[in-house]
Amino acid sequence: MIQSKEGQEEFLKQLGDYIVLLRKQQQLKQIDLADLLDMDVRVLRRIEKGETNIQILLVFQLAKVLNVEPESFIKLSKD
Amino acid sequence: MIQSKEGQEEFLKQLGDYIVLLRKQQQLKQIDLADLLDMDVRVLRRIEKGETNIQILLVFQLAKVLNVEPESFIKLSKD
DNA sequence: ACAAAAGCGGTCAAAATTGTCCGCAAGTTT
DNA sequence: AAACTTGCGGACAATTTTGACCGCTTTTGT
Repeated sequence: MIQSKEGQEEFLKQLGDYIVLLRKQQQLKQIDLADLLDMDVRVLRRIEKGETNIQILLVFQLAKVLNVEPESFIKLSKD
Repeated sequence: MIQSKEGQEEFLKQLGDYIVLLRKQQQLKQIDLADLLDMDVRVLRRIEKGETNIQILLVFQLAKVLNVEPESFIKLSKD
């Protein structure tokens, strides 16, 4: 096994929480951010809840729209 | 649009090339790396070719097995 | 030249993410 | 209380990734 499944699920949760934080800092509603990403709001909700193992290109899109470096998402895996 | 589709495809190619480089540095065959990742070798080949938009947890697995920081994969998006 | 090893890719099925419908719950405003 | 806003999630289809079969090319070694 590469890594515990729990640790992986935990990362997705932290990623979701971080996205929520950034979104609120920019005073965006879920629907606003979803529109910026040209994505359905239902998908964004699942990501914010840490329910989906998102694809890497989507990480870049999120970072760009939320005005953070993509690395900042990755660094979440270290606490 | 968030980013050009070409730029995104280009990143996946660079990511694949980087994985090939790291794999060869460690003198691993495709099948060896695939086994370490508990993944079918066909999937690894598609990744090395930049043909798939891999999921983020897989990025962590690759980084761990190849002994690099996950950020090093992300930084590829900046040349 | 021959054999073995390594890489390659078509094809199909399984599993996951993403896209889109719908209505419901909680909180705010008037 | 009623209307409105925001967030939530079930359900299903569409798309993509992942998993596993197969044989074919290229490279390496003898």
